[in-house]
Amino acid sequence: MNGAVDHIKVLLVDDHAVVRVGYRMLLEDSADIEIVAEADSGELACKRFVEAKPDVVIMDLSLPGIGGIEAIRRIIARDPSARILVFSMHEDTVFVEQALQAGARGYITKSSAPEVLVEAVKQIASGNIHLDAGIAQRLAFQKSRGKGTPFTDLSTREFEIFCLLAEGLSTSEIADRLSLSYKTVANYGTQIKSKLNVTSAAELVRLAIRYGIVKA
Amino acid sequence: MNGAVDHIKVLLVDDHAVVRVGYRMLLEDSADIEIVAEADSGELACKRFVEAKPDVVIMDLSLPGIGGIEAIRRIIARDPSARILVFSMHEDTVFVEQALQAGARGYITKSSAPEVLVEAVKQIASGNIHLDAGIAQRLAFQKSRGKGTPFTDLSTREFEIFCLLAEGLSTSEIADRLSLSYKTVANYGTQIKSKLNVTSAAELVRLAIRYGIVKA
DNA sequence: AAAGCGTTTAGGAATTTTTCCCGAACAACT
DNA sequence: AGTTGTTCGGGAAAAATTCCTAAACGCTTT
Repeated sequence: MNGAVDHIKVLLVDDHAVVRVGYRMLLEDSADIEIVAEADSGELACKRFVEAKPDVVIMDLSLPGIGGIEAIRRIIARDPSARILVFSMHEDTVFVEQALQAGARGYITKSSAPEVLVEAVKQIASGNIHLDAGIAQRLAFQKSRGKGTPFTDLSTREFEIFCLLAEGLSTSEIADRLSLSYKTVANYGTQIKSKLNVTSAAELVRLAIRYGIVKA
Repeated sequence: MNGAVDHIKVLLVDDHAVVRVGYRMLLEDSADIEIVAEADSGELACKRFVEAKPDVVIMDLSLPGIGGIEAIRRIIARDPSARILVFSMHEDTVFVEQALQAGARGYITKSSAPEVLVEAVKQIASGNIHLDAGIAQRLAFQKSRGKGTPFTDLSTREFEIFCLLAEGLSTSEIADRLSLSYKTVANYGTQIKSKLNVTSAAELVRLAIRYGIVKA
């Protein structure tokens, strides 16, 4: 159990190669940070985690295949002490909630200053929690009013499929992407609409847009 | 008026500082590319363009304030020969169309390989056009040559039904309300989607919201 | 260890919706 | 009179949705 680490091994997970290159260069400007592995999908992230045993995982949320949230979940299942920093472009608290629930130790957005990323990695490596300031505030505010989003009683998988539906993917496209049966996705769709109390795809999309889950 | 440039001066526009750092490092690995200026907003991009007179502008579309599209328009207004490469995460052809119409000379997505960015910059610098392969295909395929909003070639009835669909009414509800046959409304639905170049109800709703036809 | 619970997965069957292809009625413009 | 565009809808096939059922899994509780 190391409270302070002087050489931080990092696993970098992002589906955009260009973006990964950027982070790598930025992070390795810090002498005590070293990228020991990269992954461009959730599945690969889990594999690399086992292989490379990094001190910190930097994880994007929008990943092909199983999403970032599910990847976090799986990594935490293997090693509950895993230190995962989410580095997402989504500022919405819905994503933050899901990520933290899955076991992430930090959440910062891509609009943060570069130094913040480096700082967050160090914080997390030494066992602390690190949330983007604005996000932490909003999260606390919402919690204080006991005001949950309509999405809190969606399961991980339901939420994932909900996002894809809101983006306009067809049932069969989602089935393909997630390697699920068409039937499974169709059934999820029905279930999700029921839980969210909407009757049409249109209302579902508008809900998603209203809460910033997808952009118009 | 230089057909070939051996030292390419680049203006980098993206609102995420971290991302800019990444691109900078990646691009400057190429000896003939130099980032001479950066901007994190559309307004600043215009200013920097005038100051730095870059050979190529690399432009993200999602910018605070005036968006990327408007920034392109303003830069082109000042210098119609400006060479602007859009580097966006949106694969949606609506964005591509808008960007090209505004005067961009290239469009690649953030899921492209890093080499593609470098290659695209060089192509554009030497006066060529560079579109992401998949995007170019889709664009060519759907050359419908509409210049106003996507809704201009909807008939009165089509537009009326489009609005109701976007509000989340079902086919049969619309048929009831307009005293039409279910079949008629269903056929209109298909026709409308085809004209608007969307494949799902979700995309239709997002289009409607994007153009302020319905509220989220 | 067994029982209970939630989640994920998916098949069957009936139903609804969408799609594509077609044609009729009507107005408008040339 | 002829062409064109819009509105309206039927037929048939394809696709999606809904409701029901249930197996497999992990987790918690007793």
